[in-house]
Amino acid sequence: MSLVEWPRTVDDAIALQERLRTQVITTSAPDLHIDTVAGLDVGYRDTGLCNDSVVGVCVVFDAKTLAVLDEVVVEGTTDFPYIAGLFAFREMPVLLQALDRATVTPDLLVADGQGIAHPRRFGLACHLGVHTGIPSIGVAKNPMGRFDPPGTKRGSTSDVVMDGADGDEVVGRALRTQDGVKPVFVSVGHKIDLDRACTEVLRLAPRYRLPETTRRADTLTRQSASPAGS
DNA sequence: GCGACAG
DNA sequence: ATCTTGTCGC
Repeated sequence: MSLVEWPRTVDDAIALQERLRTQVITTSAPDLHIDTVAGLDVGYRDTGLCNDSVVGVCVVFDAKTLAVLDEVVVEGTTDFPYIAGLFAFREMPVLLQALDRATVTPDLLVADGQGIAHPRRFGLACHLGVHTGIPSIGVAKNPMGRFDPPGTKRGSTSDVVMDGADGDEVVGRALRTQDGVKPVFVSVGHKIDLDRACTEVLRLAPRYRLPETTRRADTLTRQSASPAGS
């Protein structure tokens, strides 16, 4: 595959997000069955600059047993600097390559970052979902909005809100995946509703704070970016 | 002008 | 994201 009209400037990137945000669907299809879930993540060598060497990872899990069905690691480079809000333009290319090489087409994509919990309501998870047509969600370690601490028990949630045209907008949820741990921040990417998104994340995180998808993808990421790879 | 700001 | 060992605690 290839990306059509991929922006090179900040202005073009923002314009593209403004144009694509209208395509996002925040509801689940009646027949949405999630049997396989993919965790996507990117690792870096030299950060901050533009042409950094990166490693894209796609790990596919059996949603029910959490068994790993496939793992793909792709090396590449990025030509976009890290800018909060334009994060997707840095990771999308290599992530799509990794996803393409997977032998199993996942029913759900779990991105390391935000979905619609984004200044223009179009974070990385939305980019991935709209581009592929596959339902997607964003699971971030840090919030992109205001929220009150959720209850202390696993499964507790609280709304994450951001300023919108009509006042406050609920853009995601702070979700406690384990008793007493810092919550993760879940937001819809595409073709799935927030409740379902949280349910899936809880199922993916039976033991640790972060879902197995991001944990495994993260491990593979540095296993190929730090030691003696490339 | 100042502080915030996913990975 | 990344630099990075041992250590405090359940």
